[in-house]
Amino acid sequence: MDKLREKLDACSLPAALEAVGERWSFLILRAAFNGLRHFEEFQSALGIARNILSDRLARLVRHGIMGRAALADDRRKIEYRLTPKGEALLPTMVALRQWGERWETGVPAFPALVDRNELRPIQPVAVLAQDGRVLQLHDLHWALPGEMARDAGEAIAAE
Amino acid sequence: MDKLREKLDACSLPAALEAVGERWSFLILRAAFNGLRHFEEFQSALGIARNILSDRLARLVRHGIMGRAALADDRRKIEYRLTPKGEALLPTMVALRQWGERWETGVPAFPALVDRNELRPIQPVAVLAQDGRVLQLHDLHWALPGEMARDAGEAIAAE
DNA sequence: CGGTATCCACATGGATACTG
DNA sequence: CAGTATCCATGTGGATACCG
Repeated sequence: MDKLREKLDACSLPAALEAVGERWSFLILRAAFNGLRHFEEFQSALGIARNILSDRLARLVRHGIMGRAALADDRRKIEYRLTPKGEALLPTMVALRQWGERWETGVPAFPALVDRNELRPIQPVAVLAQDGRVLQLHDLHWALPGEMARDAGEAIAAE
Repeated sequence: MDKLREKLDACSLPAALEAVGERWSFLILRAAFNGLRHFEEFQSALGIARNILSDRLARLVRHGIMGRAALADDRRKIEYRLTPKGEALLPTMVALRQWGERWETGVPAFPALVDRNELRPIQPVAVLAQDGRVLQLHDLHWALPGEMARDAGEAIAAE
């Protein structure tokens, strides 16, 4: 039980949740992934209250997930865009969307996500071993520094 | 802009968020992935108020993400366990954790997630094309039913 | 256009006590 | 052990008006 507690505390999930673990933040993010960039676009697309939208956008900017910039031609126009850190949430967003399609709505939603080059569906997002095997929960192990295989763990063990 | 609106509405993310898009639900889920199963375990591990915990557990059970069962030997002992639907959130959880490690805490957290067989680190969760290429946001396209490549789209086009 | 300011309703969270 | 009941403080969300 001590060990469990230890595992929980060390996990970085709470840090991630502080940034995006809130309903509106997540929906704004999804809208951003879909290409929305302006305050009014978010507001009308999501139907969110303006004060809340303002607050959430500011929070996302503070966390470095979205960037804020005035357009060159019209200074009053502000653009919110995903930063690299924000774009790095793509696997999370896609995984959650796929889960929703599979287990909540039950059907693949359209528009579907496809590889732009091939116009073919992407793979389901999965947890993969180094050799490419798909791993389930029971295939995973929570390893302390000493427990890991040599080639992978030595950089850390050296600390 | 109409097209954007359309894209947003069809996405299954909101359905997924209704189930797990809330701070405590997510943390309870994480604890469940770490092996916690009893009310008191969750309560003391997370420091959550009992009434809120009660509410969130009930919600997760209603959504079919966790199952609830009395132990055979002691009927007063209740076990909450992840259902298959709940376990299917693994890629989402791992993706978010990895994101947090990379962009929030900056360091790989311990205990680390490893492949149980090899004791080697898992791969970063990514969005993959059919041929295995890692896809970024700009590699993706939101495809309407007609737009997809033959072998993939014909079942749907037949509707 | 992109916000603040204000007000109000309600949800959420924490603490604590009690129960089967 | 696994809750429910109660109370209270604060947070969140919606509506609306206003502003540079």
